[in-house]
Amino acid sequence: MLDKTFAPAEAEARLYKTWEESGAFAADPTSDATPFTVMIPPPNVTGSLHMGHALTFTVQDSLIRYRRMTGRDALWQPGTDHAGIATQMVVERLLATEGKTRKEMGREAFLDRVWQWKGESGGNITRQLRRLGASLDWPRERFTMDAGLTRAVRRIFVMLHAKGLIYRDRRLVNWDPKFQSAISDLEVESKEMDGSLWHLRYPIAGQDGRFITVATTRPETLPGDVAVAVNPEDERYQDLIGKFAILPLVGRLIPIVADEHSDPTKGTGAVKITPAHDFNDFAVGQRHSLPMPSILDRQAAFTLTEIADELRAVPGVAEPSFLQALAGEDRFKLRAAIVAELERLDLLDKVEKHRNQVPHGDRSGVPIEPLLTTQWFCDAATLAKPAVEAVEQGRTVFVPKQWENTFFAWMRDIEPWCISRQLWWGHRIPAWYGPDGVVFVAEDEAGAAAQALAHYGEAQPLAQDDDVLDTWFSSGLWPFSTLGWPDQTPELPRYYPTDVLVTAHDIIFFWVARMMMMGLFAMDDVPFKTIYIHGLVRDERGQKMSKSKGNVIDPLELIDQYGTDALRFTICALTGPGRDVKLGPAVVESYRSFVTKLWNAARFLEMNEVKPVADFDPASVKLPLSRWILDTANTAIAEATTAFESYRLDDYASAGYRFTWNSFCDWFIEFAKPVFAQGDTPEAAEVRAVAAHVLGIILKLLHPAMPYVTEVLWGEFGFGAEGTLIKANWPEAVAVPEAAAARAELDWVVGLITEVRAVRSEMRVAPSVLAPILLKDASAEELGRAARWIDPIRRMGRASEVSPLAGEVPKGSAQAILGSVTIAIPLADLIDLSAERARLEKERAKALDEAQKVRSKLSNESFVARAKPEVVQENRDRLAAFEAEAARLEAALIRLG
RNA sequence: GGGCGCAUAGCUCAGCGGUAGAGCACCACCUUGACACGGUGGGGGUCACAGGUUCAAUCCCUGUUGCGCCCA
Repeated sequence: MLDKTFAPAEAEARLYKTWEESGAFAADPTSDATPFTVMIPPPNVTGSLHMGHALTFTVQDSLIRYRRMTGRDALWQPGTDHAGIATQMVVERLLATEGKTRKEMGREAFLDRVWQWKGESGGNITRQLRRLGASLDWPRERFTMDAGLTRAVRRIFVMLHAKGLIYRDRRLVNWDPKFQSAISDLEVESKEMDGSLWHLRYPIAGQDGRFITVATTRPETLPGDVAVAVNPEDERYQDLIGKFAILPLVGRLIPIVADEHSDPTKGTGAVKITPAHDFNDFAVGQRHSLPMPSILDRQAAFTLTEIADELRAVPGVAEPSFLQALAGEDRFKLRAAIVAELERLDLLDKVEKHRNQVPHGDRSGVPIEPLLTTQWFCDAATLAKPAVEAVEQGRTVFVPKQWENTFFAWMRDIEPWCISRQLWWGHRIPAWYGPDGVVFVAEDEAGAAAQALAHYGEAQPLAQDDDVLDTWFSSGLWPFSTLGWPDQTPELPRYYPTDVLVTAHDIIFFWVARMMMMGLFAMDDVPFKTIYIHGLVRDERGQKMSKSKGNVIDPLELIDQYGTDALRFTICALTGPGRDVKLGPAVVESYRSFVTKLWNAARFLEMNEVKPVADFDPASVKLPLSRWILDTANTAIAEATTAFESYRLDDYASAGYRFTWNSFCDWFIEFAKPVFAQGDTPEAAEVRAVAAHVLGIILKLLHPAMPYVTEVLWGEFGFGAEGTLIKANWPEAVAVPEAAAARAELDWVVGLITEVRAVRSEMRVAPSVLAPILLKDASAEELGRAARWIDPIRRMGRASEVSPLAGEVPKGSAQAILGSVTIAIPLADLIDLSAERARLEKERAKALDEAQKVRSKLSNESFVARAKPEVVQENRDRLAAFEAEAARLEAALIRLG
């Protein structure tokens, strides 16, 4: 016997274990079934489950469970990525509490410590995914730092290098002074800040008393200036182009150059050029073959190393000792000191308030410093071409399609990808340097040594590159490295290309772009056929969830409170295409009601001895009720299936919800109650068998979204052992004999009950008062229906009797119109005649109003001539129906007196 | 500045060339044989604005306004 209420916590723990231990989540490479593969976009190993994860993994799990039920060999590949910077940060913070630092420990000891941490805490998110009910193939779990995946990384690196698609270069990179590492463009976020625009006066060489005033937001980079640029069209500065300015504080002469980069409408129209510390200036420097001295070091502190020889004393403009004294100062102190000194020298013209975009490291939170360093780069532009083509040709399809524009925009304009990171935790770059700096790229040291031997003619000591690769480099290989590549495993051709990647649009540049490039390069085929982009999670008010706003909702708390099924169903119901998901406890609570509703319906059926009938054949049922609910179930199956096929989880959820609640519970069960009460009649036996069959369909339909409660009921009713619903077949529609007739009959009965209820409710007749229902002008067929459904009509329509009305409608009856039938409910002493009159008049007005609308449409000659004939006919029918209804209401009013 | 998206009931959102929908919230009634996490009924909308196409526009097109996001 089912408990009074469903207890999610207990069921969830038990069932997940059952599924996992029975191998229900496992893919089977040896099966004949068509594979269906979803690669989990691996969460950071440092991560813990947040609502965004809950959303994306619920979607993925629902898709996987659906496909598994349709008979596909489903592989949902789990794992985590090693999250270079994030993990190194976590462990360094841990070390700090012990009073240790990474540098003291040394690289090897530190890495041992990271692995130790990973062993202890790295499984956090994968444990939490289990609580979501995620049916991942756990024995296949991978980690981007696994030996196999590491081998894949090295192999790809060597392959790309051999083709010239990986190379070393000295370029400006986004440098994070806190981590002291390069980071990618995507890890930089612009923040609008209150800053200043300093107007600095640079003396013109040889023209005493003349200055050119440059406007800058970064006065501290002045020692690295190599030119002043003005727009070639700017008339104010024509005579200065080609002349030299004296760089204040430094004393060096710098040319005044003409360059489009300078915008005459901004500031003074003259800008200082510091190629080593600004991306735009770098480009100007290249165009004009300017030197590129760096004046900030890796900690973003002032260094004179590259400009020491150029300091010159110029009276009133530059005094070498000033800058020399500032060596080692950080960039913020440097700025203050330089501005103060310029002011003292009367070289500061003015300071304006200025809002500007300042790049910040998204993890460190500190301003990024463009820095000129030698790094490893990947030729993303070349790799992006086949990826763009694949999407253009439809070999990979975005759902919804519009996201391909975002993808194209990024991929067609992609910059060289800086793949080296000055970290310790990650895949160390497989490059070794000889004593003279010659580089040997190989999968291992032995390979490099062999190359070195060939190059030098004798053994030479080699030193491996200290840097590691960007985490995304290894994540980009995930769709094939997890399947064993570069080994030719049975899994590789079977599960690659994968079927669908599920993610949010903010990851298109990361996941999608990287995996497409790497997949096409290594496998010569796309990594996924479909990319399903869902919305982002927001709070109930539509705000982005963030720790600083304090509006973060912990999915595990929602699960504790309402159960996993309620959370999952809510997510499915709200995940429309191209819409963000606004989620809070209230909406989860309301969908928990649905879980409870299903539970209670099942409990009622159980109490009425409904159980699955082994050889039940839906095509053999005789009763209209049976035929009707089976037919309605067919529709629900079709809707749910179509919704899944088009990634419309909201439609899927609503189809399941409506069928279960509004068809099965609201009408079928209510109609079945009197039948059940008959005891052991053949009719009761049929309705019980049908009830069980349809409950089975419901459990199957809802299982992808609500795996636990459906699985419990599946077991309780004996559809199969508990834990086997996950492997059950997705329901299919079966032909129902004479479905149309059953639909017509049930629709009529439902209509009758609804009309009666509405009239009684509006007339404020208490449900405890039973009254006769009299049918005027009913056909023989309709009277037959009324007779067959007498019990439910009595029960649900609070009727003492239902009978045909031969003569006049009794005085004081409430009346309603159902098609050609006038329903009369004699309530002489109970109703307020004026209220009844008002009600009927309102109804009549509504009918007349509708009729008039249709009539005017039909009187439009162009409409009749040009509209589709069936539309015209439809409107003629509607007009007739409204007119008839109005006439019957009119008659009812007259009878009322 | 460029691009994308959104604007429909109090709220959250479906929808779609011809009849405007759901859930929640609201109001009224109801402990009717599972379910008050329930049942029944009800109120509530110039479908942002202005043009255009069409026999017909909430839907298609153009523009405007407002909001959101991404990129520079």
